Amino acid sequence: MAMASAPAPVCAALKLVARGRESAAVLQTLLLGQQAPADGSASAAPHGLQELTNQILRCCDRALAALRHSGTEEEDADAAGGIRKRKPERGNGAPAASPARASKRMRMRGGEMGTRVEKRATMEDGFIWRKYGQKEIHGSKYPRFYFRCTYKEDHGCTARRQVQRWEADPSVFLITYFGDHTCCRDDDEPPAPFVINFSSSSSDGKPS
DNA sequence: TACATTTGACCTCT
DNA sequence: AGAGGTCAAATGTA
Repeated sequence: MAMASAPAPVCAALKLVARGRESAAVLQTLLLGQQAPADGSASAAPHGLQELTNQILRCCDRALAALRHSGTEEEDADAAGGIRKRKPERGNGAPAASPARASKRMRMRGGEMGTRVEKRATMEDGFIWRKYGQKEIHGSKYPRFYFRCTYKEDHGCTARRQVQRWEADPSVFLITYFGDHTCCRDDDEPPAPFVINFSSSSSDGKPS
């Protein structure tokens, strides 16, 4: 099967859009810093600006997604329309053994290939994620959201992530990544456009 | 109509 | 047994 590698012009466009997205992310972070001073005083950044940066980020994300898709659409032939089909099983139909269920937790615990935790001002990171679950976490004020790559079905991308609000600063998201994006290995740059290092002095964030 | 999100149930691990 | 992670039907939205 053909690998999902975008043609050169698409890759160039991807890079440019990604760069623009980074800038927007930086801008948003700056606004966030103004909005949430350490002592909790009044915000300095108007909400309109934040929404605007959010929009920019969103647009960039869409553009990235569209570019990626345009670079790899050929291989969707077998999907006959690319419809994500559901399997009517759970109810009372045939058991139809699902082998994929066997080792999920184990991968998380033991054999996870790439896990990293990031703090971000936004959930957006340049990839298109699809939410597949949400869970109240014991001892935590905020629920945890579960996402997987939208292209899991199309490209077999195994990337997943968990997003949870940071209790110390609810405007910041703690994002834990599992697996790697195989849906777009476009170039040498890693798909981590912008990482906010909020832990300036303390030593959290990375379990060293 | 097609796709994403919501949400309760189920499964596995500790 | 409880917590966390995932599935998938139901529902919402463009």
